[in-house]
Amino acid sequence: MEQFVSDILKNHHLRTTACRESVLSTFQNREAALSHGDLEGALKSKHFDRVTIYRTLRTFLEKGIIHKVLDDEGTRYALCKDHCVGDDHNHDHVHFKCTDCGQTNCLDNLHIPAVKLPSGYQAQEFNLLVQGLCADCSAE
Amino acid sequence: MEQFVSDILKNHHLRTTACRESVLSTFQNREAALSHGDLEGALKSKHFDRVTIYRTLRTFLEKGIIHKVLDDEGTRYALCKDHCVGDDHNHDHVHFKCTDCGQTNCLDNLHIPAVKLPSGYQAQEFNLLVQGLCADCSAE
DNA sequence: TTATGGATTGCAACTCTGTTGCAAAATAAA
DNA sequence: TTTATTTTGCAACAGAGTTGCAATCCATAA
Repeated sequence: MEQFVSDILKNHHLRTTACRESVLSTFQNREAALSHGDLEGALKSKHFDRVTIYRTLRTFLEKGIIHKVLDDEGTRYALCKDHCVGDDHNHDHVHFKCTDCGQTNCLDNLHIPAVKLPSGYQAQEFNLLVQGLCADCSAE
Repeated sequence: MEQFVSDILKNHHLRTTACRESVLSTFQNREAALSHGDLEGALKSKHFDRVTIYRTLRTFLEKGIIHKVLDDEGTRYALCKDHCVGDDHNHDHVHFKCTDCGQTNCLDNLHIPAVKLPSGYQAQEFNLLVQGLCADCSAE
């Protein structure tokens, strides 16, 4: 697992550092989208500087390792899938946010159906946020 | 026009005040989604307090007069349409953000096609953000 | 028309999120 | 092991958004 994390960093021509490894494996170990605050909390025993975590997120974003998850409150990030690496980005994100437990997850298997835009509009990227109850919370 | 603005406030059981009238007519006069900063700039000659504008936005949000617009940078708001008033909310928003001029607009006539969620998931609200070039910017 | 009670505003102070500059430390490659 | 380059931590800052409270304003009823 750790090996895998450092491989991802090498593949993106990034130096392996303690903070980058920790942030990356936190994303791997949790399935939900994470905010800066989530990471700060999860890694507080490691005593990384706030700024270092912010810069790590920016670097991962630039390299296409993570992507922003659109949300109506705060900024969150999630791992990009393999088919999304490098310049061949997948600009088609569907996320589900549970209004009960607050978790936001990528729904990777879903595809956004085509939307016919007014004439003259050129679409580059689609982001769909579905809010409601997740399987766990609706079961109660 | 001013009459219309005060009617909207009355219909939502809100007192008509200078700030609320100004904020509401600013939304009416511009078609694009507005941030708190946009409003502060547009109304700076009126010298409303920052906090008052924040509270006005929150009140309008609670009453269903405006809604949040999904965005990857900052928070913006737009007027709800008539069919969206009160409890009978329209939870189906499509917005287009131009990556060139930065404007975000509601595409009210568009409808989000059905997305089949994993079993157990219950959807309550759909927000689609399409990014690309608007008609004006793609014409150049 | 005026008095009055509840809603709204302005101010000050604060928290939270995110950024920038720079010197010190750490990484990768020779 | 040395060295060039990148990354980190610190301090300081900027912007977004919130809270408490006294003063003011609005709508209603007299």
